[in-house]
Amino acid sequence: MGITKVDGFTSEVTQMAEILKALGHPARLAIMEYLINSPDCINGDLVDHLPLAQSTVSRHLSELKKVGLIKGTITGNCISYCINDEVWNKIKVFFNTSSDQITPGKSCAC
Amino acid sequence: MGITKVDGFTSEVTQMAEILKALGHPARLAIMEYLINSPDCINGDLVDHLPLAQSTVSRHLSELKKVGLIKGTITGNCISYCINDEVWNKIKVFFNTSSDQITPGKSCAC
DNA sequence: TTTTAATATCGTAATATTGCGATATGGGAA
DNA sequence: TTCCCATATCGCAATATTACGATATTAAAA
Repeated sequence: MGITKVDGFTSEVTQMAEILKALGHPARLAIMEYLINSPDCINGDLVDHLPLAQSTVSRHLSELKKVGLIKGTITGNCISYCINDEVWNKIKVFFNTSSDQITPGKSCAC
Repeated sequence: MGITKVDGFTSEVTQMAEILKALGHPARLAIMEYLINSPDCINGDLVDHLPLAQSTVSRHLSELKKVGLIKGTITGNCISYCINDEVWNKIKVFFNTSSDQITPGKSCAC
């Protein structure tokens, strides 16, 4: 079908899945890494750094923006994108607290 | 096209993106949470806990197994699935080290 | 105003994903 | 062996994703 069932899952799970899905693409993950490592937020050269056409990069950017992973402001005819720390931390917390729940020794020896 | 470009990205990014993509689905994320919280690894009742048909759950499980997020052993005619701590920690490390690189104050005020 | 540069959106074709029923598989029980 | 039971796989239909070129948008520059 291609349609993802959503009802029956908690909204927390659904929301986190959406965020992780957005990150689950080489280009988008590379964009995030680039934004993290770039000294400033100007990202006009993102297209040069990715093996993709400008329109494709723009589409990936809007997908990241849609789930709140990045924020952008228009300054002149350039766009400054930057990481949304709030959402990024949310992911961090999600994995850290989940990991804590893996009681050592309870994992089976498969 | 539907085909994801891979060449031009580091294998690290590509691999991590595959893992995150696997997690980027409500059912699969719910499966992971269930496996983390379940006292033991027997998961025959996973189907009862998810609003999906048995065949669909099985498909999601194999997808998680494909990227190494879970491991499974056959004991009799039951299957025990459990989290692969190694891969799970890899994700944890990825986000924690990435976050460290976000120098406070450098994030722009968008 | 016209041009230019940067980014966004549209239209499309190709491929991937999702979900389910039906069926296969494989081991234990009768 | 034959019958269950749990899980995996297949086949299909519907939808989603991806990538790109072409085009639109928007604001600064000339």
